[in-house]
Amino acid sequence: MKPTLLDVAELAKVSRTTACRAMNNEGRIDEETRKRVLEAAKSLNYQPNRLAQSLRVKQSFVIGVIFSNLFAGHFYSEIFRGIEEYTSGQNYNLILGCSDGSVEKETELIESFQARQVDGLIMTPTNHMTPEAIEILENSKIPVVFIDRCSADYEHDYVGTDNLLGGKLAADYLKQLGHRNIAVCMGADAETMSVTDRLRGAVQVFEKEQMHYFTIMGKSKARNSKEFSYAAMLESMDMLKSNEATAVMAMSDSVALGASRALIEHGYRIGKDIALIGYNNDDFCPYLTVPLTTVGQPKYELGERAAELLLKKIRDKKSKCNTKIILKPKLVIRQSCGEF
Amino acid sequence: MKPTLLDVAELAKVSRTTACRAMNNEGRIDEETRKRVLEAAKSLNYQPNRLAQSLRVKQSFVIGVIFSNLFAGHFYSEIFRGIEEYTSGQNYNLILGCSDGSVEKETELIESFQARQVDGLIMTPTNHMTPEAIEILENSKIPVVFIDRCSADYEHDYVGTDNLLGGKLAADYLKQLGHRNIAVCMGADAETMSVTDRLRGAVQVFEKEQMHYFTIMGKSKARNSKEFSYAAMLESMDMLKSNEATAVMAMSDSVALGASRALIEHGYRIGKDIALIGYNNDDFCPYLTVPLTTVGQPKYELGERAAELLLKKIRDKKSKCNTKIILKPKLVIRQSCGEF
DNA sequence: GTGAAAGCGCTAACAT
DNA sequence: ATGTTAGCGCTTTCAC
Repeated sequence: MKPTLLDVAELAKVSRTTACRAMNNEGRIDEETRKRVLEAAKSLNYQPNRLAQSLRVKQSFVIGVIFSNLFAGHFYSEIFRGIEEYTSGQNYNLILGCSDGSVEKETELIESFQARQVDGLIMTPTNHMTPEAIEILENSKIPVVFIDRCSADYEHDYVGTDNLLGGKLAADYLKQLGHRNIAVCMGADAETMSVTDRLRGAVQVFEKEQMHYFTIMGKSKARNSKEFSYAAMLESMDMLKSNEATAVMAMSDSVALGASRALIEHGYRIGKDIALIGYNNDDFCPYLTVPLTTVGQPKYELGERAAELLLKKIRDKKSKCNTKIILKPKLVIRQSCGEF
Repeated sequence: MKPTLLDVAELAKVSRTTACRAMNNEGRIDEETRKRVLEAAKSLNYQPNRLAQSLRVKQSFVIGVIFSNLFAGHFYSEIFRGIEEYTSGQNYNLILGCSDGSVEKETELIESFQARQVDGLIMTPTNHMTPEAIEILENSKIPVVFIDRCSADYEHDYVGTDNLLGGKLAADYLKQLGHRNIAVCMGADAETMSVTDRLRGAVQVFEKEQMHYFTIMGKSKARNSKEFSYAAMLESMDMLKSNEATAVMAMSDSVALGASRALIEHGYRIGKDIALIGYNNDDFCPYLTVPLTTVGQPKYELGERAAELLLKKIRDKKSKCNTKIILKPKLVIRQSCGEF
């Protein structure tokens, strides 16, 4: 049986309380006894039971992370790293779940994490959180920070990048290059707030500059966005030609990669016969045969900032609940839109 | 304040015990009262405190997952998905940490997870787990399953793929294609057991078939294997020429991608001037300009099987501790070694 | 079928 | 500076 604090106390010939104080470096305690307790603990290989601790102090030092999708490039891995490195230094652990885009699973996870008394929650909500799910969140009074996406009609804290600006950046760049006919290629997550914002941003530019554009939206049930956009682009080849599109703007780098494959198979040379721009600046971009021009997001920082904000909220509960941290995307020019 | 079981009991005019029985669908209880309790619970929005439960029953229904690296392509994401989907159906939650290759962090995580009373642990150990870390694991008596990699000298359960075979598969294929001079390109994780096994497998073939080979091993401190192998390959261009290598065998798809970029910049056409084979069958492989031939691993299944094995161990503690589940890799032929 | 009481391992008021 | 006692929210004998 694992040794408990009482075992330590007995070995050190003190009371539980004193042992407890020694373990937690509390004030009023004799240096001598403190050492004795620590030694006893060590010799017994004592390890405090965090469950009991958490129960008692009503603080678990666990934070829940819910992603809606684990495939999406390195995007979530990087965000997770940001969260992990920030929080682990402060003695927190992370409990992770993936809703896989399902509202039911999302709700289950929220409830399950709540039941485990997480101190806070960082999540990318599914496109359409049900009012029910939102109510659960609000009732629970658990601090929540949304990341990357957020739920439209609900007061919340949020960390993300300026997707509207990102869309504009991409569109502007295409405009500068003289493109007038743009194919916008969507991924399976087209309804996501971050994606619709990108599109809105781009469209603002298109309209202002009187550029033509049309969207390519697959309908396959592909399991990842590369496959999805590959199929979509393949189906849209005629459309591309009849519209005389000279550039394709993809809503993510994965989408760009899938689309590029279809383009290549149809004889297009990326960066020469057609321009291609992605989004996210995934790891693979610089290494493609023709390195992908894209709009970069500070993924790691996104996670870090979300963690920082959440911990702040946890510390002073009263902090008002409507902070938005919006980081800036930036254009990363490589060769896929031609060289200049 | 959150309602407790006692609140529910009072509202339903029964004792805590009865309320507890009702919530847990236990036997000896009147159907009437059961319903009454359930209603009371619902009206109070009662949610059992899993911390208290776990403390009492000495089972947390949490399992710890420790990866050594979160960048490595989709490899770990897929594994995680496998674990997550298998365990979440059984009411488990996952607490995830990343050792980032550091033995200290790994040890910290193990201890931290232990303190949280995880029911079991799934981990990819760092290359060189210290005896200390191993001792901690053994003392704790927590069921552990290693995944992908394993620690050499220590009895354990393990789920992985047959990397020796994988290496052979790749080498054999190259041989069949008539290649006699192979450049083997290593990533930053060259000392990893899974990678050394791949190399050993390949070398067995090389020697048997009297093929020549040499290794390319970068020395940069790059943050990902694409960057790492890109730099390495760039530095090794002369070597490649003087050895008249006609094929490069990369220890992972990321490494292949980085290497391919260097090759392309030096005028090589992948699949024509030089053959390139990767490992893992990452998502991006089919979509590259010249789709990458590679050795595929069943990543999702790896996670699933590990979870399955761990839960089995948790259930019957006495099950002997030396199960090895070795899945088979398979060659995935695309175009990067030429077409036939 | 139901309840009283004890206790999981820890911490914190309150005494001394 | 140390100890006594109560209690976090739950489950589980054991008695009725």
